[in-house]
Amino acid sequence: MNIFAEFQARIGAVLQGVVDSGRLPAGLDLRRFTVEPPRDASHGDLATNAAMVYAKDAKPHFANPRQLAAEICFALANDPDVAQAEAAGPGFINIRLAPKVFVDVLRAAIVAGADYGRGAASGEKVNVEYVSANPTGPMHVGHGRGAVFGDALANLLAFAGADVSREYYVNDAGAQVDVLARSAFLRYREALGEDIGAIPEGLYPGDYLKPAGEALAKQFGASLIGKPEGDWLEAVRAKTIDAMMVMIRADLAALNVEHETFFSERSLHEKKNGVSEIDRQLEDLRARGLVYEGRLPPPKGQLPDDWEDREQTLFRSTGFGDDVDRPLKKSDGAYTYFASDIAYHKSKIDRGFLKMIDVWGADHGGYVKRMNAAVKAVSDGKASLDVRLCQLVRLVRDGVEVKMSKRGGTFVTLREVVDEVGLDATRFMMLFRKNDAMLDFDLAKVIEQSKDNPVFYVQYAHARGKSIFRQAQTVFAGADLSGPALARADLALLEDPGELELVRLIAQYPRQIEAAAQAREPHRIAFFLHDLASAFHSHWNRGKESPQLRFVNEESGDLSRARLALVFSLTSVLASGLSILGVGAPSEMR
RNA sequence: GACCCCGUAGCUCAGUUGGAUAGAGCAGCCGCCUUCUAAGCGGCAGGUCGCAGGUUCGAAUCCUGCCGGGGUCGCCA
Repeated sequence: MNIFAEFQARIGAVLQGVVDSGRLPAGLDLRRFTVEPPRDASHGDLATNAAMVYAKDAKPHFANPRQLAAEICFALANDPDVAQAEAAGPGFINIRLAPKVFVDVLRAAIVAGADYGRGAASGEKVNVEYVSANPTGPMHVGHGRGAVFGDALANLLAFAGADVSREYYVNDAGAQVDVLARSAFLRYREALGEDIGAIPEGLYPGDYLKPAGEALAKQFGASLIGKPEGDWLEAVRAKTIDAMMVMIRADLAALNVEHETFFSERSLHEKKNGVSEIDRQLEDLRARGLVYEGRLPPPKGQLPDDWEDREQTLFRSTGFGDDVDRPLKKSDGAYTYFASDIAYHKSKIDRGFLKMIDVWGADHGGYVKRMNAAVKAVSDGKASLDVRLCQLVRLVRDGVEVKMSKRGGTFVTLREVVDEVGLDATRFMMLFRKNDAMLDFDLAKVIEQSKDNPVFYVQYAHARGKSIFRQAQTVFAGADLSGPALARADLALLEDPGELELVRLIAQYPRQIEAAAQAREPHRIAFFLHDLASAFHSHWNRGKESPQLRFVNEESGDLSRARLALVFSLTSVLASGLSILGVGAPSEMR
């Protein structure tokens, strides 16, 4: 039950009535106004700007917004759920709801339990692609942010009602993975007892390839030694990529991140009857005049020293909002990454995803326009792509940046961070920030078990709720404190302003879910939970000064039941929100 | 030179898709442990929302131009 959506509909009906009476023109979009919690709680429970939005259209019949507001208020006064409706300020309508409404909301929340706030299944298929880190080494903290963001976003959209599919694009084609194979081959020779000395420039030096080398030695023995690269590259590459993906998937699992689909870039390059999927898609575009041979103007500013003006295969992305046309083939004749990415997104469309979300690092920002252009071209504008960029993460310890260098051996992997600070802290901190803002990740602060740390603040609120139930169970031994039992409590007994504030926040949860999902901003959930936790801690502390406000009241079983119902729902919302973020909701924290 | 993000309290950041007197947390100052967990709570103080225009009933939010910080700019992915 979403009271904001409910009243949006009711006020829409009132406006329709005004239209029917001829005092508003027909054909207006009657959903353009908003119904929100007012910024100032003293204004009531709901506020709408409807009168101001339609004031212009109402001109001859209503001189100003306040007159239209008065008309709407008059109609709303007949609504039994409305205790008071009045025009205020420039034309806002402030609505105070009948206490019964909140009783109903709370009861509905308790009955729904973990499903409270869940959106109706829309059946809309959404593909969320995230992480997609190269299988050439361990992930760093920046990958972690994308992983956590993408995962939480997927959870959020699914909870809001979408049919979500989580996908990882494995970049197992191109020059990088050949370098990987050569690096692994060196480790293979090492595993067979050879002294390989320093790793040559241009190869991956990390120790993480040693196990891969050993695995190769185990499988192939000495049979590859001395053979030309052409004989072993393919096999070594495949084996090593597999090893890297096992490692990456383990790191993701440690972060509680999972994908349903791992899509291989190489599969797009593989020829069937002499034709690859990329060939097919590009020929398709060529037939429509969107792929052509031509020259590109050199980039403005400083010219790359190896710039050569040459004719190349280009995609006409300028026809779809990009700044320049984009190359599809490298100078060696191989396809560019963009070319395979076109075929990849086409594959998503062919698999039925007309809504696609890609989560990328901010360093790929310059790539967004061309990808959007490609999706438009390849789907005839029927599919949509929304690229969410995650800004860089600066790893910090006690306020000092942790300088990272692969060579210097001071490279900090994602796994090391998760092992050090834990999965809950890692996830929450990365989600407690807008995705497009830079993030300082302070290794010291996130484990500091203090008020400085929002993770513990929110988790503790949940634990505190559970703790209250443990206490209640000893005071009212044998009482039925289950959800269904509490839903039958006399909730009208909740009268204290602190309690009502908590109910109001609980009532906002469905709206928060909807808004966060629509904006595709999981951080809103993190901030909402923080607010909810704050209100809860605050009210709990009032029980210090005023023992009669404590949730467990030995004098009155009825009052206690009502308050426990509130705590039940509150705890449930905290657990629900935390599970969307992929963060644990502990029952106690001692 | 072009494009994309960011600029809000001393610091770190929110700001309900254009609403009412711009909010939290740290840091500072003043209070609160006989409690269902002090990993907490209450209070005080702190602001030309980078600058200048524009759009309208109304702008931190939208548009334009500057200033400052970051990122990117065929042949990496």
